[in-house]
Amino acid sequence: MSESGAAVRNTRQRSAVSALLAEVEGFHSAQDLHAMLRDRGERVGLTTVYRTLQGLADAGEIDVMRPPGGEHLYRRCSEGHHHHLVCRACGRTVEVAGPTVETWADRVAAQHGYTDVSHTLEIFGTCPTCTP
Amino acid sequence: MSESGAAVRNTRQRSAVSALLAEVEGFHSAQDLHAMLRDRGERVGLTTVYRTLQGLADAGEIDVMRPPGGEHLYRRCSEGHHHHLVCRACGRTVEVAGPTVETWADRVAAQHGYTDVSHTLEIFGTCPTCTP
DNA sequence: CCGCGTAACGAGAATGATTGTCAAAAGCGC
DNA sequence: GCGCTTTTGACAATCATTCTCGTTACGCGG
Ligand SMILES: [Zn+2]
Ligand SMILES: [Zn+2]
Ligand SMILES: [Zn+2]
Ligand SMILES: [Zn+2]
Repeated sequence: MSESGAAVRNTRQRSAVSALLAEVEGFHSAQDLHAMLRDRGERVGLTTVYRTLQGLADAGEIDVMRPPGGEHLYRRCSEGHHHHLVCRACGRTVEVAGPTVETWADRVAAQHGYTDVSHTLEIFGTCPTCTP
Repeated sequence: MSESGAAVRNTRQRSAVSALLAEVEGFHSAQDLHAMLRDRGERVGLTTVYRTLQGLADAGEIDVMRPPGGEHLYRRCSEGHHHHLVCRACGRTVEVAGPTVETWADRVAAQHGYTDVSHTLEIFGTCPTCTP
């Protein structure tokens, strides 16, 4: 158990997904990314795309967003805790940090006796480019 | 076109769902509520439960939450904009208002030139009762 | 109190993203 | 190269939600 040999193997498919995530801008769905890989000529199964994205998300290397009424969206983000300001039209995303919000959330939860606190926060709007 | 006769009809099923929502505590899924109605002896189709909940949500009479990796949850809430502090274990919910958060979100969005701003914020934790 | 037109219902089928299956393919340490 | 594992991927399965469409029944005259 614990560590030992090669826990994670280096495969062509994993590299392809990682490389793609490094190049694309904004959030994209698994199916979306799968289609992009196909267009690039990379042959990667849809199941593998899902698995890889899950792995990266679990490892904290990418962020997952669940927009109202849509599929899961994935994006390579900077490290550390942050939130997203997302354009409804084009998906352009700005990472924002809100230390005040974090402490506020924790304090509110504590006041009501809640422990093991986490939170989700997303801001949606129309970016300058998409404003008519 | 426009308005005229009875746009919304008063049915036994709609009343049953509304009444149930008035009595239960916390957030519940459509399937959950459907089962409760069945146990009560009320005969209401699952499709109708979904439709009624959607209608109530659109009318702003109930709140919808989409917890990570689960079904939609519905709850009769108080009026006005607020957020939720939810217990992961039992679903106990506290409504919280965060004026600071609202203004912060709007300000951040404005700083980046985003307009027509909205946001989603939920706090999750383990309530005192569910803490071992 | 009766009939109609229409909104609402509901059983079952359809959808569609995500997950499970499992035999075949391919890393990696030796 | 060898062999042991991990990983892959075509396909089936899951499952909440939505769609279909014939049936029911609300509500407003008459
Ligand atoms: Zn991010
Ligand atoms: Zn609420
Ligand atoms: Zn609890
Ligand atoms: Zn708010």
